[in-house]
Amino acid sequence: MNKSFDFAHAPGHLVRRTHQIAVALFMSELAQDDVTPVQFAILNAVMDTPGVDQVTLANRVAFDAATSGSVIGRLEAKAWIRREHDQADRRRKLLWLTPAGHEATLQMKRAVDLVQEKILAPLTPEESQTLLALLSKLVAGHERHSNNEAP
Amino acid sequence: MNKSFDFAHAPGHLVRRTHQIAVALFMSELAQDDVTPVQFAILNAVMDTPGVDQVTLANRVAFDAATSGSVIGRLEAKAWIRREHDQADRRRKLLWLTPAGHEATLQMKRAVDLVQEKILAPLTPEESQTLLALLSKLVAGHERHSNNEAP
DNA sequence: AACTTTTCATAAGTATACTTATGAAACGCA
DNA sequence: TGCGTTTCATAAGTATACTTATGAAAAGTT
Repeated sequence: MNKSFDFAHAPGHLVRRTHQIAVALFMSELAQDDVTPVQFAILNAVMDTPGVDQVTLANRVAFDAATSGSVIGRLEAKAWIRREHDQADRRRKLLWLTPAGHEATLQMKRAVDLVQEKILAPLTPEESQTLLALLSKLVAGHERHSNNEAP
Repeated sequence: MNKSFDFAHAPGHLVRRTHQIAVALFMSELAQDDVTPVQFAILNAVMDTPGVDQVTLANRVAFDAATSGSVIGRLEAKAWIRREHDQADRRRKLLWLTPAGHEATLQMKRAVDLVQEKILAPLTPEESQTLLALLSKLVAGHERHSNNEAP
């Protein structure tokens, strides 16, 4: 009877479902802004540190250069981000928000805050704190590991 | 100074990172099986209930019909799944594992179990239990909601 | 200075994951 | 029974997300 894997209670499945729910809430709440979670993450990071290079930014929001490159391309097409060659290192490209991008990001912030609340809505405040602490510990633990594996 | 959104501690970001880590661990542990988390989920579900239709299966593993259709197409191409028209309802397609698919799924199960452990490795057993319980509650809460919104 | 290695950006290819559109089949009701 | 509605599968289009390959530029080595 227990031939099959207990999928519904597996960490992998629960995390995948939670991520799916989080993205759906984001897209629903920011439907009129025509922006994705990853796009907002990049806009937010560039607002934080104007003039970052793409590699630093990709590390900060945690995805690979190929993906970030194409996402930034779409943000550039929307005229929310400006991309320039670094004069000191001509391989590198540096990023700034355009005035329109700055404006848009500030406006989105409110809705994104609301999304974070909605994600946690089924939990009590204590449970939410616990969940975030555990996820942080989990992520930090794996990050430490992956940084150690190139001797 | 607090113009930007606190990305690193936002639920959305933590969940996205955790999902990313879970998928990476899966792909690494099952590299030689040439299978993805979603493909395994479907194989596992079909092994559980042979002859399911695609809609029921998509609901069980929690994604839309379009995605599940293309994933099943790839599993059919690998000769792991067999697809047949339902004689009673000719719109519907029913799914079975092939002998090779059954064999492959059973073999993968061990590695997938190991992946689930590795995901939780940075946490103590108690913390792991707490995390799974909170994620289950969160997912269940949102599922209840989304089922209620069509009166 | 010439050569090797590394780094960065991007292209190409595959796999989710979603929305919307389309066609086929079944259902519901008058 | 006929016709509008719903359901199912799939195609098309967009957006992550990863790997590998490629070309350009910088860094390091001798």
